[in-house]
Amino acid sequence: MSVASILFPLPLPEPFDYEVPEGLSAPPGSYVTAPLGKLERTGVVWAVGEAGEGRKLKAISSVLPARPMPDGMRAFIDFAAKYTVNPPGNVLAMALRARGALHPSPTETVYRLAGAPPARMTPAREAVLAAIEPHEALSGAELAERAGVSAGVIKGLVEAGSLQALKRAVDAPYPPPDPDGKGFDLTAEQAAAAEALTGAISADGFSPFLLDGVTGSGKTEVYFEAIAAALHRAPEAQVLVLLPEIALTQAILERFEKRFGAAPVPWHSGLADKERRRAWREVNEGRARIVVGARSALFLPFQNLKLIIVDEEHDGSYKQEDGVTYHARDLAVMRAKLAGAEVVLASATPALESTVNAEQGRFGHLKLAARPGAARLPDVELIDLRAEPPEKGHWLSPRLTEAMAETFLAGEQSLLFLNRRGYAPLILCKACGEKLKSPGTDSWLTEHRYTGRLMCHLTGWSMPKPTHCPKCGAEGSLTGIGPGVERVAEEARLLLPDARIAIFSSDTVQTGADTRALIDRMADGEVDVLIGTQIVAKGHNFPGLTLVGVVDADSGMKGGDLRAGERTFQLLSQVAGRAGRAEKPGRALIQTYDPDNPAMIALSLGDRDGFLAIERDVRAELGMPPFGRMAAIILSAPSPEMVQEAGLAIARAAPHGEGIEVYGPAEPPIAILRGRHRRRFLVKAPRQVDLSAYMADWVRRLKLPAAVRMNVDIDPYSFL
DNA sequence: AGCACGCCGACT
DNA sequence: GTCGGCGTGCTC
Repeated sequence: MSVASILFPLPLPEPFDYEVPEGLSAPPGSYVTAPLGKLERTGVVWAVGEAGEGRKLKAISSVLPARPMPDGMRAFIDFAAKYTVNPPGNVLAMALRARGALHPSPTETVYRLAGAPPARMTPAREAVLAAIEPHEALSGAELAERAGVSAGVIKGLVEAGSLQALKRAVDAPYPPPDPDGKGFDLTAEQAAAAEALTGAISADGFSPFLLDGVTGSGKTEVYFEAIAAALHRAPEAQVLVLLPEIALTQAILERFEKRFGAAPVPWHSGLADKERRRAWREVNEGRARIVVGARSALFLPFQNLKLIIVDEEHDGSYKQEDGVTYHARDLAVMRAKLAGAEVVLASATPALESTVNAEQGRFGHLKLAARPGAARLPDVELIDLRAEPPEKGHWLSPRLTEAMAETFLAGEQSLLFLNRRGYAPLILCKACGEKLKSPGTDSWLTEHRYTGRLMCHLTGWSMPKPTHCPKCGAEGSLTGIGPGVERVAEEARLLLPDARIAIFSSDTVQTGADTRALIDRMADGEVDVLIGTQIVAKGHNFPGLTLVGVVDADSGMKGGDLRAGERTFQLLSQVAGRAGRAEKPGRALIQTYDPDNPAMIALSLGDRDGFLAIERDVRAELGMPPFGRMAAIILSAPSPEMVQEAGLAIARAAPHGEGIEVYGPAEPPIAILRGRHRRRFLVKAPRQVDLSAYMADWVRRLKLPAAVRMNVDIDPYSFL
């Protein structure tokens, strides 16, 4: 008897065995349906073998008409499951997030001209034949509407032989890209980098690259050449370009279209079901050639993947935090390796992990200096807020306000950066000292004057601002503490009453169209002072912007996060980089209470490599990533008693491991979230330890009540 | 994940 | 005396 092990997209610990009935062909990778408990479920054949007659097995019901999942993809799912300490079925579920994509596209009937005019012509028939172009194919409904006739007329014309009826897939294939489209003029340095990539791609080996170049050095043009080379490898060769979530804008899709003559296939969480199904199916059938997507695109079923680009590889949004916790940059390297593809990580401010990989020879290191004519990096000055404090109740120091006034008088633009939405991040009752919190969540409410509401940024909960303190009942005693972008805007308005001031945050621009409109206004010089959250850090080009002010450079440094310094450096370099153009260098003023911090010093000196060297030495000294490994356990339960008890049980079950340190259970900064009480563990291990295996061994020993939820996070980036 | 089984509270 | 709450266990 032939037996197939089937993996279902469910949290089961392993694949289940089924009989393959005579006459059914189900090689590994086949998508099948099979009875599981009471239901028919879709799964994937993970392995095939033979079994004796002794075992009673249910039989596979059907094999679905889709191309089987390639070996490399199955190996990747197994790897990702082991690495992230999840059941393989949970990872498979991420690869099958497109309802209906396993069935062929439904078809529709379309009509086109067949040549001969009908023997008997009528005005209605004439209208139909005039409404359709010679090589056009239209649905019956559309043709009838264009001609202003009923469907019967079209039917008559088909019978008369003047129209031909054809079946066409509703989800059409995407127009194919042309790798030989018009390229860019590359500088010698860019050409050398492109050649290194194209050479590696033709050599068919696995040799990852870090493409390390400042903004404006032409990273995109260089990796476009790599994409072209990869497409040339085979008629079905496929390329995946990963972008941080927020960067999936129309602008980047247009650049691809210009170079390759066809828009790439987009993939992100916001796709409508129909587009999602179409994209998944076309990727699976090997017809989608270039996919541009957010991190989840890593789990698309490429048949013939030749190249993965991870653009802005340092970006924190590559880390998926809920469900299966993974880092798309790290998994991309493994995905490429298992698919026999090449991988390129690109950034102007690479992650320490990636620069260390390059230094130690695991990644090829391609460096690009700024192109002639590109914006020069701005002059960066630190403002020591201890020595030059703002006036009481204000947030902008005298040196920054003077610079803003000068800039405005010169007819140039300023950008103030503050990574805090709303008016004030904390509401305090002056009468009783009560700090207003979100219900069931351990997080302060933020005041939003624009909407007149108090909001929880963690859960999205909000309420109108109350007139009385909910605790003591005092009237008019609730006061906003600390600055948000709205309050800084208020201060800027007082300072420059004639200036046109705009706020750029996720509250003021909700749609892509809003964002574009504001960016266009800024780029056209219709805004004098733009005040923004980190949404402004992303590659927008504002030619008239010559001054960047960072209101609170220390805000990202709190909380003992091991990457706080690195993240602050990356974010503030990006923000500062918005200032300046070829003719007129910009300047950036950074307000800080901690000007001796290595990140601040490096920013003021423009010394990225110096910063990375210090950061590297500190982490090496402490055995922190990438020189050691870390993992976290986050658990939550409906009551404090239950989470406490579960925490102690987990601590007791911790296996012994050489050199492994376990800290916890500890109360995290966000101790209650959406009514659930939380605890954390942190695990530190030497680099050579297989920490995933250790965590899996630990989890296997546990038996917790169903109400306790537990999540393992390998290489955590968030410590909340 | 979905579904069944099972053991304790408020209803015809 | 039953209907139904969700806590626990199982699915080849």
